[in-house]
Order: sequence, then structure tokens, then C-alpha cells
Amino acid sequence: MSLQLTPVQTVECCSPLAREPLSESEAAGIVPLLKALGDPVRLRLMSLVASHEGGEACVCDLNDAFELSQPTISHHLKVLHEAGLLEREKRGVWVYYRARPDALSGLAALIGGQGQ
Amino acid sequence: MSLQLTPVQTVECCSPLAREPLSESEAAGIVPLLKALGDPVRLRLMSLVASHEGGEACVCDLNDAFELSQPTISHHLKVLHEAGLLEREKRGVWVYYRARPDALSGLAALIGGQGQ
DNA sequence: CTTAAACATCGACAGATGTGAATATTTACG
DNA sequence: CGTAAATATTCACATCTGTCGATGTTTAAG
Repeated sequence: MSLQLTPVQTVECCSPLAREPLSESEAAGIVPLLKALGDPVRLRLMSLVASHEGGEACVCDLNDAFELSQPTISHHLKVLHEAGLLEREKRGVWVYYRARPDALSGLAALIGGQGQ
Repeated sequence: MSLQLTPVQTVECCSPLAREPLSESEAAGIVPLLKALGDPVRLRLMSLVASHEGGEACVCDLNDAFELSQPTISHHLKVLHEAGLLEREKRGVWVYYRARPDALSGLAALIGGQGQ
């Protein structure tokens, strides 16, 4: 006779990434987020916006934080925006970027698990 | 008279990334991890190893999971290893990779905060 | 209408990166 | 020792990416 084992402790073990192999399409959905954050300027931009008072920051403020050209900062903000990490809002001549609240925590849950 | 406000709820608000702007050197320390995971093959490799029974996987198993050449997989494993995400152990002719337990959770805590 | 300021887009270029073919290295086995 | 298998390394190449200068677009002010 064959012994049938039911998977018990393996279900609630850890993060989705460590629970079972990511499919090709699952990976393709997460990679753009990691790639967007995998640049020192963009990671600092993300942190600057997220930690800024009111949860938003004007591009003019962000430009001053780096010794980079304005087009370069604009490019990085576009990448973060297209990845779904930053929201854009134009008010007058100024453009404000706001960190999407669930984007970072969602990514963190995928990578490291929310349970610990 | 001036009203002095003490920052109360702002201290334990959220992830380190959203609490205060990341310094240049802090970002430089985190970026290699995100860059290593910001590739679809490497993200799936990481997931394959982390979710594999025993927490480790042989390179021979990993090669079969992709339609890529053996040197390419070897290259990606090297990147993950040098980023500190995978441990290497050679046993006989085979090389086993093991997911470093705290690496992923540490990264997740930095990005999304461990509080939620 | 003209001008200036804030931000985005375009074009170009150097450097980084993913990939595979060829080759080297290490280990086990006769 | 000789051979085969598993993995790493080297080399070359096409593509992607970060950056900047120049220019375009939008908005406010005069």
C-alpha cells in the first residue's frame, strides 16, 4: 500500500516567492518594479517622494537633490511612474509626484512575505 | 509665542525607505540586490531555489527549467551569489545553491516595512 | 502677444548587460 | 592515466540603459 501525505506546514510557510516557483508571467509582472527600483537615482527619488511631507514632492525639489540634468531626473520619474510606483499630478506649472501607498508594501510582501 | 510640535506619529510610520530620504551610500548598498532580482530569469532562479525542497537546488535542476544555455544560467547564479542572495556549496561534481534566509526578508523590510 | 519658467520629449552616445559558442576546470569513475 | 560529466570562465556581440544637449509644450505673468 502507498502512504498518502497531505501538505500541511508547507502552505503557510513564507513569501510567495519562496513558497513555490514563480511562473514566467508572474516574474514578468514583478520584474518591472524591481528594475525600476534597481537604480540608485530612482531608489533615492522614490525615497525622497515617499518620505516627503504630504507624501508628495514637486519635480523642482527633486532636481535640486541630485547633480544631474533636469531631463535625466524627468526620465527617471517617468520610469517610476510607468512602473506604477509614483502618481503624477500637474498643478499649474508644477508637477507633483506621489508615492503609491500599496505599491511598495505589495512588492515587499511578494519578496519577503508579510508574515515576518 | 511659537507653538512647538513634537513629531509623534512620524517616527514609527513606515518602511525605512518612506521614513526618511535614503542617503547615496544607503542606496548604493540596496541597489545591487534589486538589480540582481530585476531580471526575469534571476527572479525565477531565486524563487526556484528558495522554494525547492531542502532550501537548496542543484545547478543541473536549474538548467532544465529554462531554455537557455548552461553558461547563461551559470552567469545569473553568479550574479545572485555575488549580491549575497544565494549561497554556494560544492558537493562532488555538483554545485548546490541555497537561498540566504534573511536576505529576502531584509530587503522586504527595507522596501515595504515589516510592520505591514 | 511676448516672455519666462517648469517639465517633457527627442536624438545621440558611451557604457552596462544578457546571451551563446568555445574552452577551461574540477571531480568521479574505470 | 584517460574519459566523461558538471560547472565556470572567456570572448564576442547585439541590445538595453543612463546621461546630456537641444528642443518642444504648457502655464503664468506682464
